[in-house]
Amino acid sequence: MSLLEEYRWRGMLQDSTEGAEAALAEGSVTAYIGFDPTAASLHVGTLVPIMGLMHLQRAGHHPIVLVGGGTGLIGDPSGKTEERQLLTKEKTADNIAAIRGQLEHFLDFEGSTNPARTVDNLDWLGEISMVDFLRDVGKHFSVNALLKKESVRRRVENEETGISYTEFSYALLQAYDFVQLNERYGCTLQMGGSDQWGNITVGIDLVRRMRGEKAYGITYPLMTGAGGHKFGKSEAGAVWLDPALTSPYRFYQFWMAVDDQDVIRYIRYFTLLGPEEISGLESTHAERPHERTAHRALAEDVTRRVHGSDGLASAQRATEVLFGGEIAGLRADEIAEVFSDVPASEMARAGLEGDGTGVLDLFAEAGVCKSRGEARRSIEGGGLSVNNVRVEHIEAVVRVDDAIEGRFLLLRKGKKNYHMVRVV
RNA sequence: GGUGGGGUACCGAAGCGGUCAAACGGGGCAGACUGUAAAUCUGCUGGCUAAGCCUUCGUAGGUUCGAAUCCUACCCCCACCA
Repeated sequence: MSLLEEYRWRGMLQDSTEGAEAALAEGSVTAYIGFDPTAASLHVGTLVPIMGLMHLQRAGHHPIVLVGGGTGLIGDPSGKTEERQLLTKEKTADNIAAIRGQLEHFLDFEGSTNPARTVDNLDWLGEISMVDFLRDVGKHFSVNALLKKESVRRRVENEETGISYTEFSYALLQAYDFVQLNERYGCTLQMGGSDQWGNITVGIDLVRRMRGEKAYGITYPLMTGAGGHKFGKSEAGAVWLDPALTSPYRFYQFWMAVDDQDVIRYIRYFTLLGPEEISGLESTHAERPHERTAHRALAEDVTRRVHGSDGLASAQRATEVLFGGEIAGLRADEIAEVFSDVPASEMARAGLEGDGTGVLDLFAEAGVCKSRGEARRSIEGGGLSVNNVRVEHIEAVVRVDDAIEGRFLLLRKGKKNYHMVRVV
C-alpha cells in the first residue's frame, strides 16, 4: 500500500495537490508539518498530523517537524476570529523543547536511513532583515491575491476586530519556511490540517518562484466527533499528551469513553493497526459492542505509544479496580498504587478526628464539587460516594475509621469521576 | 454624522415597579436504563452559617416603602440611512 493509499484508507486524506502522489511513489520525499508552540504540550487534537508524519516516515520518507518559534511569535489568522495574544520568546523556546520530547514517542530521530528532524523557523526568521525579506520574498506576493484568501478576508471584512499587519504577513512567513526547508533539506512536501490549505498552496507557489522547484501539499481532515462536537476535549478540558497535565489514567479513559460511532474511525486515525485487524475489530464491535473490544484496542494502543508500557499498565490497573466496583477488599498500599494516577489531594488527619468532617466540606474542599451547594445537590441526586458507597444524607460525616487503613478516602462523583484524598 | 433598536445568569432569549435568583431553549452536571456507548426519561444548574441571609440583570448615580423593570449621565454593541 502506498502512502497516499494508506492515508486514503485511513480517512486521513482531505486533499492533495496535483503530482503529489506520483512524487511520493517515485522515491523518498522530504516533507514537513508545522506545529504551533503556543502550549508546552501537544494535545490529542494534534495527533492526526503527528500520525501523518509517522506513516510518512514508515513509508521511507523524511519527516521534518517545524516548530514555529518564529511564526509562533506572530500568530496564524487562519480559523481565528480575533487577533492573537503574542507569546514571549522565552516561553516559546520552552514550549518547543517540551514538544520535541513528546514527538520522540512517534517519530524516530535516530534512524540512519530516514531520521526525523526538528527545526525551528526562528533560525532563519530571526536572522533575515526586514529589507531583505521585503525585497526577496514580499515581491512575489500580490496583496490583491492575499486579500482573497478566506482566512484574511474574513478578518478584513470584520470591521470590529480587523487584522493587524503582523498577522496579515503570516502567510508570507509560512511560505518562506517552505522555501528555506526546500533549500536546506530538499523538502518538497508540506502537510497540515485542511485549514492550512491556503497557506500551503501559497508556499508551493513561492518555492516555484524563488527556487524553481516543484513542490506539493497534502491536507488532513479536521477532527470532529460524531455529534460534530469538538474533538479532544473532556469535561476537564483539553486532553494533553503531557502526563503532568493529563494523567495516563485520564488519557486512557478518554479513549475508552469515545462514542461507539467514532471508535473504528479513531482506530484508523490513531493506531498503526492494519486493515485486517481493524475489520476484525469492526465486526466484533458491531456484534458485541458491550465487550468494548474496539475501545480497549484503541485506548491501549494510543496510551502505550504516549505513556509507555508502565503508563498503560497503571492506567489499566486503575480502570479495572475503578470499574470493577469493589474496593472493600483492597489493602491501602494496593489502592495507593492503583490510584496513583487519579487526581488527589491531602487532608490533615486532625480534621477527621473527633466529630469528623461533613461530606459537603469534604467534597468541596477536595475540589470534586465546585461548592458546598453543588455537593448538596449532587447528594440529593444520588451522585456522590465515598469508598464506592453512596452518600445518602447531606449531613453524613466522615471520620478517621472510614478511611481505608486510616490512610485514604476515595471520593467519587457520578460514574467515573474519582478523587483520592490522602490522610496525612 | 443622522435615525431607530439593544446590552439579562455558561450561551441564546423572556421579563418591563413588588409574587424575580429571574420563564423558556441550548449547553453542563447528576440519576435511571445500558455496555464506562448512543438515544430516551428525570432532577439540578449564583453563594452561604440554607423554610433565612448575601451578591447578581452594561457602568455610575437618582426616584420609590420597594427597581432587572422608572429617571439622569456615561460606556459598548446592532440595523438602516449618509
